[in-house]
Amino acid sequence: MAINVEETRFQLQKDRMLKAAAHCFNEKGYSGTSLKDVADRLGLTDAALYYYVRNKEELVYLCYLRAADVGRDAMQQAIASGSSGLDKIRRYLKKHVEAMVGDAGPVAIMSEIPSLKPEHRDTVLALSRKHSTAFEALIEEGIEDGSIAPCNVRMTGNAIMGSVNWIPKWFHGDATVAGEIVREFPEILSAGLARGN
Amino acid sequence: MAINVEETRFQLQKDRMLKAAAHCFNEKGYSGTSLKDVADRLGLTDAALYYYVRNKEELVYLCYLRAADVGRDAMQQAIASGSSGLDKIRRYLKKHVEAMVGDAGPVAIMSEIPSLKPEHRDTVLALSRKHSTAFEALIEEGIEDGSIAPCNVRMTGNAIMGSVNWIPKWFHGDATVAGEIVREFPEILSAGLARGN
DNA sequence: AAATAATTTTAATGCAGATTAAAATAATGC
DNA sequence: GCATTATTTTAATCTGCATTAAAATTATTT
Repeated sequence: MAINVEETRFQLQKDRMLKAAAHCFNEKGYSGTSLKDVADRLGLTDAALYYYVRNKEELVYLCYLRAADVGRDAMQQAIASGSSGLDKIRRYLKKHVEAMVGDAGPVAIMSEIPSLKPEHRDTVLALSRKHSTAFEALIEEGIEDGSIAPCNVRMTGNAIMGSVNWIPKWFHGDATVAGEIVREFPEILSAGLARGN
Repeated sequence: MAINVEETRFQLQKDRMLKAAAHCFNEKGYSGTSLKDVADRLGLTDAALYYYVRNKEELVYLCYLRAADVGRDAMQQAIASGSSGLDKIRRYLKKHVEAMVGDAGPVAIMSEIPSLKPEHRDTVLALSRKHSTAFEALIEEGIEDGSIAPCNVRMTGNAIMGSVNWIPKWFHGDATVAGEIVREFPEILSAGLARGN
């Protein structure tokens, strides 16, 4: 027997559920999304979701964990493969944005972190900070290796990450637009960084 | 009698209420904010809010109208006073960001547009599109007058506006940070636009 | 194919928080 | 100070969902 080449039915369904939930939350807002809305997208009944998740709060939490994963993966790959700080940032942006508008998506916008219960909130915030810190480290690396012009690292990081985080607000699955985002965003967002030589 | 030099008590209270609501929504999320939370910030009881507003949906709606106003004002002033396209964009960014982190704030993040009733939703979406269009027009103007390098106008607009819209997610009223934002953001966000001469 | 386990549904229940009506208090005009 | 109007509170109600428990169905195992 292969060691989970084929994920368990349970995990697969749970994944589908998280994507459906992320889609609903982004599209209809958190309060505007009932469990029935999510269930409908899956051809299930609302009560069925409780087989996969303890409650709505946990559903949101897992959506946010997934969103954090997507960012972390992109970051790791970029760090592993890039050369200069600027190059790593470009690769990271490409990977992250690709994931967000591609098959890993939809990625939930973290609009309701404060509604999470303390333990979950802390976990998500920690992941979130970790990611910001990693990104800022790339900027600093770029400044040191000369690929990036000196700048306010914290603010620059906030600016760029804001753009990325906001994408799900206006991207709604159109494949043409997805292509455009992947092509344009990394360049647009890193254009201001490069050191003018 | 002066013509409303002193706003009516009603209007003033209503304004305070909208700011309190925006604060809560940004801080605690929409679903995490009860009318009691908003009322508490005003030293009132939840029921008192109904003197100013028909229901919670209208409260959100008015917050979003205020947010749209802030953007529109900044845009109008920038268009009136700027020279080149790039200059207007810089002025607009400065004004808008200043307003967001200053006395006009807190400005509500429009996370729950889909929860608005159709009429309100349409109004807000229309204002939102209008603002995006105006911003894109500035980019085009800049490309034509040579102050901005040719680019994908739509995507560039989305990128920059995303950064701005996301600010309330991480800015929580710290005056020092407010100063930093006002000083840095316009420059950071427009750095990638300028035509390299 | 019977038995067991996994998944989903049906049918209630429960409750937080929005909403309302009437009463109480505070402000304003005369 | 009295009457009127504006604002807020108290005290219920109302309700949409989230949630739960038990039954029904579907899949798996032996």
